[in-house]
Formats: sequence, structure tokens, C-alpha cells
Amino acid sequence: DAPSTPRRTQMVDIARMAGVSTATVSRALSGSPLIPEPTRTRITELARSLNYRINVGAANLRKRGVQTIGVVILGDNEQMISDPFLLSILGSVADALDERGVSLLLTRLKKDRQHVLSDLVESGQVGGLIVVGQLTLHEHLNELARQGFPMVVWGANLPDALYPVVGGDNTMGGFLATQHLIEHGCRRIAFFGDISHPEAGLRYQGYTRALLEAGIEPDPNLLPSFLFGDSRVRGVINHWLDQQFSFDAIFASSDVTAISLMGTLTERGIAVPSQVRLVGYDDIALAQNVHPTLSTIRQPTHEAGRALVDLLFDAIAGQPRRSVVLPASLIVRESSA
Amino acid sequence: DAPSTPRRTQMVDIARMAGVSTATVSRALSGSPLIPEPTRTRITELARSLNYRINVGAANLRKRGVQTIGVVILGDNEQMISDPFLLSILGSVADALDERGVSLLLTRLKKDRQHVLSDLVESGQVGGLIVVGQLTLHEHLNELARQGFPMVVWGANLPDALYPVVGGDNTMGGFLATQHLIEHGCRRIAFFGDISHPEAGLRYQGYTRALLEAGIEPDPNLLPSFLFGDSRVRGVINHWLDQQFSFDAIFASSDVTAISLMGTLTERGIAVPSQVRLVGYDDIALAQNVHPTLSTIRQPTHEAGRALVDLLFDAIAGQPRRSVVLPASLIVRESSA
DNA sequence: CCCCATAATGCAATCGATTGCATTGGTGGT
DNA sequence: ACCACCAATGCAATCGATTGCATTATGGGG
Repeated sequence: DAPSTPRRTQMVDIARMAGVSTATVSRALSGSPLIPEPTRTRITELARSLNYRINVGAANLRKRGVQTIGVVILGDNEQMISDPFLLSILGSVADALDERGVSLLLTRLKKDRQHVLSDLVESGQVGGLIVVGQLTLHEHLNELARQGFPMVVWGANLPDALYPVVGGDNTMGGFLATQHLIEHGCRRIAFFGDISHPEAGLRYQGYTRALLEAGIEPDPNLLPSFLFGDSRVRGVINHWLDQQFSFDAIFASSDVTAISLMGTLTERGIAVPSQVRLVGYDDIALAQNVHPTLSTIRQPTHEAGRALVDLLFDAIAGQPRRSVVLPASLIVRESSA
Repeated sequence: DAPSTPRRTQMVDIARMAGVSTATVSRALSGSPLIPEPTRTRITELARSLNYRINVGAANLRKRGVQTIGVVILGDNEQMISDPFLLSILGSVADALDERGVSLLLTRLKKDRQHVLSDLVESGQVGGLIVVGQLTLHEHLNELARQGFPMVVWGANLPDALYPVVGGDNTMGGFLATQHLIEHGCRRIAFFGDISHPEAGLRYQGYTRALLEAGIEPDPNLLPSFLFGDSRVRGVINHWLDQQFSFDAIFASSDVTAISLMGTLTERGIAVPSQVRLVGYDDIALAQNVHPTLSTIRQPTHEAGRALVDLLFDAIAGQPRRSVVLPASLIVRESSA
């Protein structure tokens, strides 16, 4: 123990200078009613002037609880987040946590390192977890849920999920997009997205339902095999287009895919929306800045963050499990009008 | 103090079960040579089987130091990060920290809440800070640097900066992009970007230098007043195009802007690259999935994270300040070929 | 057979705050 | 003038690990 740097001011210093005990300082700074106003002000001011901050680590130790929650993001590949929409979720979670005055410990979870999930909680680093992107983790998450793990997940609400989930209404989103295209006279609507991904799968269900309700039989040729978030989007698109299936609209399960499609279609001389109408998903910022501007399905990201945090705190408080489905809304722009 | 939940296993439990003291357990788990191999294995196994994790908070308190660093991101507007490129930086920082086994506390810094920077360190939550996006913070950062604050910044290396900086070679990037366009016969090259932003400013300098070296006088009409990251990108673009200045190329200070430009140009019947060549900046994923694929300037994000973390640990260790400039490289795609 | 060096382990203080309980001082009622 | 009571504050234990120093086994040399 050889502190080279001039020791940081701590509570005992404030106490000495104020001529009181650390107990009083602690109570004053935490706004306890036991401390009368004048004293509290005096101590608070003194602490301010010395630029003193309570050592959160020590405080947490004694209080047996942390004011930090972990946000875990599945790091599929190189990028931290493949889907820019998840970034909005992260932002809204950050805000919601900020409002409650709790910190955000960000962890990028690579496959086969799932044990870090429990590590974070067991080691007392975080009081709970927000998992973004359930993807391949479903079983592991269920296992943790069984152990009463404090957590909440953003994604699709799978029927056998034991953990609380917040997600968009993917079925509704898929339905709205498809219905919208049908209303514009489209009959041969292609679906672009990896339906093995839970959320995309639900969007596909909505798509199918809208078709069936309109008396249109879904055509498997209009569902390209497609890797979600794959960098070879263009290849897949081109390969599918080469097959020359007739189609008059495309519903893409993400805006990034839709924008890539837009480029490829233009390249092949297929005009959007006059020849092919196009609807994306997520309403990323770029959607209104491309040409033609992109119709899409928007999810309320701001509420998403709030809901995730609310549910997590419920879980930590031992409340019964609850899940939230946020509404999806159709944003009509040029690409489908 | 009424623990309702069954108390989490802690070191004293392991100690009791192993028939040793906590001192021995602590030493065994930390791999101290004082503990002979058989004992260490026995204790380690026991801890494993009980799924025990050391309480980091308590350990940090005693060890007087945290294994957490803060990453602060300027939250301009709604989005957490306006520039998708910064997201790559965040990802690479996350990886670099992960390799060192330190955690990442993410904080979104809104304007006029600059004091949270020092709060994070003073309160002992983090051992140092990585600040992404120096933007309007320069003076405040210098002030913190004067106080010997452990930090490092991603951005432009301003001449009077007192803090360590990691950044791309913006001048070189601007130069390369512009030179490339000139080599393809372009003479009237517009620059799209907010030059009041330090990084864009340097890119503009590189642009100007390339023009001058080619004997071309920069035309102020080719520099639209432009808000970086503004959602009204399209408006600015349209307004500028309405002025009908003649131009044969555009160098955009970000890929997002470039892609927006691409849309607007197409909309107006201006062909890229045959009539106007276009180069962006950042090499975001979408750049190779739009049509035409976007030429751009790439920065080595992976090294960026590593450099930021290295410099920060240097700073924490009290090493003299050092800054790093990462090379920029030109990626030629269809939009400029 | 004793002594001492050394290896292995334990004791107890410590990190910096929080908080139950004890203590002090002052006020009002009678 | 006395006592009870309440407001204000302090004492000291506590959170869960780490680590300097003390102590106990072990073994080898004389």
C-alpha cells in the first residue's frame, strides 16, 4: 500500500473539516431528515467546494446493491451492432437508466461466451441485465430465468420464454406493410429477411396473414433464402433477381436491406415505386434521406428503453414476470406511394 | 439489514468448506505463488463447483482501483450516435477493453452536463475516460487535462490540445479523396461537410491542399453551409443544388451524407458517376450495398480502439502524453470510377 | 535431539462509506 | 427545580474482499 498520488478527499476529510462525524456527513449528503437544514447545507456546500464525490464502490458494498445494470449486446460479427435499429434501443435504454440515476455497463457478448452473463451478476458488478438480441441465446436465457436471474430481453416474445421480453409488434408490422402494398394493387409481394430469426419470423407471419386475408396464396419463390445481417446482401439480392420471378413489390425485414435493394433495383433499371413498390422496417435515419424516400415500419424506440428498464426493475424487485409488446406503425413515403 | 434472498456465496463460505482461511482462498483464487499447487487446485475447483465469483466491488475497494473505464459519447440529438462510424469505434474499444479484462461503463453526455465527466472518475466508478467526439468540449477537456485527469479522446488532434488524442488522418483523407477525383479529370469539386467540426475542418484542409497542388482555385460556392449530422440533410442538399452551380464531383465528409446526395442526384436526373463523381468518408457497411457502390475513405477502426485503450492506460500509469494519428486509405468503388 | 530456515497458513487491519443504537443537549410541562 | 422527551449527533459494526505480519508445521543440518 504505497499511495503515490495525493490521496483523494473522502468522507472523513469532510467530517473533520466540518467538525462532525462521518455519520453526520453521510446523512447530510444523502438528505436524511435527521440532519437539520442549516447543518445539511453547510456540509453540502463544503463537499461541493472540495469537489468531493461519494465513492460509489464503498457505498454499494455497504448498501449491498449496485446502481449499475449491464446491457449485453450480441456481437455477431465485426460490427458491434449489425442492425442500426438496435443502436436506437441502446440509446433509449441509456436515457431511461440515466433518468433513474443508474449506470450502464456495456458488454459485447460473443458466441460461446455466454457465461459472462451470469458472471456480471454473480460478481456484483451489475444488479440486472438487459439483453439485446436474443438470437441464439433463447435456451440459455430460459435457463437463467429459471434461476431467478434479474433480466429483461429485447426481441421477439417466444411462446416458451420464461424471461420478460420487450419487443415490437412484429406480426402487426409485417401485416401493416403487406396490407399497405396490397391496397396499392400489389399481388406478388416478395419478402426479404431471414425467417429463422425470431423477429423476422414474426414479420413473415404478419406478411402471410395479410396475403391470406386478401385471398392471395403466398408463393415460396418470393421468399429468398437470406442471411440476416449478412454482408453479402447484394449477392443474395442479385442471385434472386437473376431468377426472374415476377413481382410487383418487396417487403424487406430491415431498412438496410431495403436500401440495398433499392440500389440493386435501380441498377437493373427497375423503377421504384412505379414498377416495384418497396417497404422496409425500422425507420432508420437514412430512410428519409435516400431517393426515393423509404416507406417503412417504425417502432417506438423511446418507449422501448423505458419499458426495458421498467421491467428490469420490476424483476429485480421480485415482481411477477411481465412482457410488453410495443405497437408498430406504418410510415408511408415515396418508395411505396 | 434484512436480506430476504438467500445470501450469495462469498469467500468466507468457500473458506469454511475448504477448511482454510479467507486469506488462503483469496491467494489461491488470485494465483499467488504462496499457495502450493494441490491446495490451489482444490480451492479453485470448490469455487467453481459453487459457481462463486469474487465480488468486484469489495475487491476494488481494498485494492484501491477499479477495473472499469468509462466511455463517454456526445449525444447530440435523439440518436445515441449520429455518425455510424463512431459506433465502429465503440465496438473496437469494447473489444480492446475486453482483452484487458476491464469493463466498459457507457455514458451518453448531453450538452451542459459536462460535470459528469469528472464525476465518473472522482466517484471511483471508473479509472479513466475515453471520450468520443470532442466537438464542443475542447476547452473543458483541456481543463480536465490540466488537472491530470486520466483520459483519451477520439477526434481531431487540435494544436492546443493538452489531452492525448487518437484520430484518423483527416487531412490525408481529404487529400486522397480530392486527389483521386482530380486524377479522374474533375475540376469543380464540391465539399459537403460542416467545417466548424474539427474533423471535417481538417478534411476540408486536405481537400483544399489537393486542389491547390493541382493548380485549382477553391470556389466558395462549392462549399455549402451545412450542418453535420443534421436531419435536414436533404433540404440543404436540395437548396444547394437549386443554385445551379456547375460541378463535376462531390467529396462528402461522411458516407451518410454521400448516400443522401446519391439519392438526390438520381432524383434530379444527375447520373453518378458519369456526370458527377462522388466520394464519401467512413466506409460504413452500407457503402458497398448502395448503387452505385460508394467510393470512400476508410479508417482503421480496429486499431483505433486498441490505440485509445493503450493511450488511456499509459495516461493512468502516468506516462507522458502521446497522440496517435491513424492512416486513412482510399477505397475506390463505382461512384467515382 | 535440538535449532533454525523455510514453506504454508492464519490473524486482523484495511479499503470508504452506511446505519442501528447509544448518547448528548436542550426544551417544555408541572 | 426536576424530569421526561425529542432533536441532533456520535460510536462502532458492517459490507466482502486483500494483504502485511505473525504464527504454525516441516524438514534438514549440525
